[in-house]
Amino acid sequence: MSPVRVRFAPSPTGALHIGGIRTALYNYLFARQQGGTFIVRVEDTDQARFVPGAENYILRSLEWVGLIPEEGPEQGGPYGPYRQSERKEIYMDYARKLVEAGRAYYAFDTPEELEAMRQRLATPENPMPRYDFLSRMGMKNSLTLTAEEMAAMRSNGVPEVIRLKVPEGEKVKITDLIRGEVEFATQELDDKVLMKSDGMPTYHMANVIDDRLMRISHVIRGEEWLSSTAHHVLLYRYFGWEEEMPQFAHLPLILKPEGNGKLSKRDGAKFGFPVFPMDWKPEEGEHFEGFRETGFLPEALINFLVMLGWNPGTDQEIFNLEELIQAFSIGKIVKSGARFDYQKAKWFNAHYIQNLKPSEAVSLIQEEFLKHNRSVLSKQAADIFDMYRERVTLLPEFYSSGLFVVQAPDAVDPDFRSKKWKREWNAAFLDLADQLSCTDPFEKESLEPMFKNFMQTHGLKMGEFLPAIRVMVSGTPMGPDVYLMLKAIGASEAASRIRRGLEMLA
RNA sequence: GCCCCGUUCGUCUAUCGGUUAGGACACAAGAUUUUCAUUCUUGUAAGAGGGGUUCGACUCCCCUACGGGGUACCA
Repeated sequence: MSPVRVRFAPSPTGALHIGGIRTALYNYLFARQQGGTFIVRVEDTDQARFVPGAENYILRSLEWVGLIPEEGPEQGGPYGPYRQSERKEIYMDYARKLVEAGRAYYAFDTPEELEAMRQRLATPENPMPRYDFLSRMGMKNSLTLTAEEMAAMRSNGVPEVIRLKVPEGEKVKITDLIRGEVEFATQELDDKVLMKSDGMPTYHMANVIDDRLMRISHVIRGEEWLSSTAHHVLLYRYFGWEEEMPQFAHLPLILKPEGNGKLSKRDGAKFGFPVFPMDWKPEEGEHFEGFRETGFLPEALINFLVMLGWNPGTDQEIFNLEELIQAFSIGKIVKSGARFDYQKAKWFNAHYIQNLKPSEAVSLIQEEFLKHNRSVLSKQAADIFDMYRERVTLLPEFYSSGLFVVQAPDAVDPDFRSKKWKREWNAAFLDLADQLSCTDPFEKESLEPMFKNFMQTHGLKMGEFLPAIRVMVSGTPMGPDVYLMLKAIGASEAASRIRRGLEMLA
């Protein structure tokens, strides 16, 4: 068996959405598990759709979720370069060999002529005629033109491409690791363009050549490629590589949460959730929010994505990367498309937040505050984590919930003020503030008996007293344990907030 | 239109001919909690339809329906 080498091959035509992340993840897991190599190859053969910054975005996104390639445009490797635009010369040689072998040909049809052919041949039964064995002899190509005619076209600068000469009446069988045997009849296949008129290869050409040259053993990619795999097999065959051709695994697609079709970048805005790993802010065009900025942990995103279309066959749902490497198998990838479920994604995130190490949580919370130009001491961040670890779904909630620790509320809950607060409690609470300011140590153990005593002497119930304290400390009657809240702000601050709160409640 | 792939609770899925069709999210109820949340317990909820094959089909085969992908000098 040749060594396992897999590649993730994104095209820098925009931000990579989570479907791409999932494809990269499955490739990565397979490589790690098999002791193989995970490669990133940038497929930038479309000059017209090239988006500046997209490649960097993709690479940084992979980095954020922890999928670092061993070989790629940034780390190099023995089979580089790993950007197809930098491999441009390679492809034309191979394409010419195919022409010499009679398996491909030059074509000189303009876009207008192609359109005219489709118009001319279209019938109600066949609305999309192809450039294929049926139509190619009526077109301008090296099969129909004389050498003189071709020379004339070349000197006149007529655009020239190389097309694959797909035979008639043959079968192409593919063994897909996920779907099993899939068969295509070659008369259904068109004469795909291999080399474009700008000298760049198409996806099909570059893909086959590079997978071969980079010794790729398994091609794990989205289902949208299944149909064109027949063309790829033909290429391997004509180059004489069919015996050592990589194995294929075509992944099910991620579908919209509701309605029809696959998940698209617009769905994020439409349904109110991210579809990109990180914020995507191109120089022109729309901006999109990412999972990272929404407050997801990369581990949670990975765990959510891996379960969208794969399962271990057991009831276990929570996996870290190491466990996934152990448990993963291509055979357990599901065949049908999976709907994106944002609720489930949030559930995973809440789980990972709860299980954060305190030290990690502290720095994440400090980062959240920094985004609002505020700082919290690590002691304060630790207190915030204690109070909210089980109540937070998205990281930014640590800021909105925990802000009271560093900033006194400037208003009190109006509902509480009008419906629950009794003015006759005023003097008692003022008294409590004085007691509080000289309480030491300022812990639940010392506070609790004192509060019990206070409630008893003033005839207050827990359900009246504790919400009142919470309102004075944080502005709202609901929230975490009051003792933790008080401890987080300290004795003197607690006393002053009660005094201030009483003014606002009056 | 044609080609290819698919179809189990609302959603993600388990089951690889014999199960009370299991788990998770969501939802509902109850318990715990000073409140909210967490946590725990319980509950509602599924094999697209029709034919076969078989002693026996969710599972295998065929047809239909539906969904997805492809049908570009885009990937």
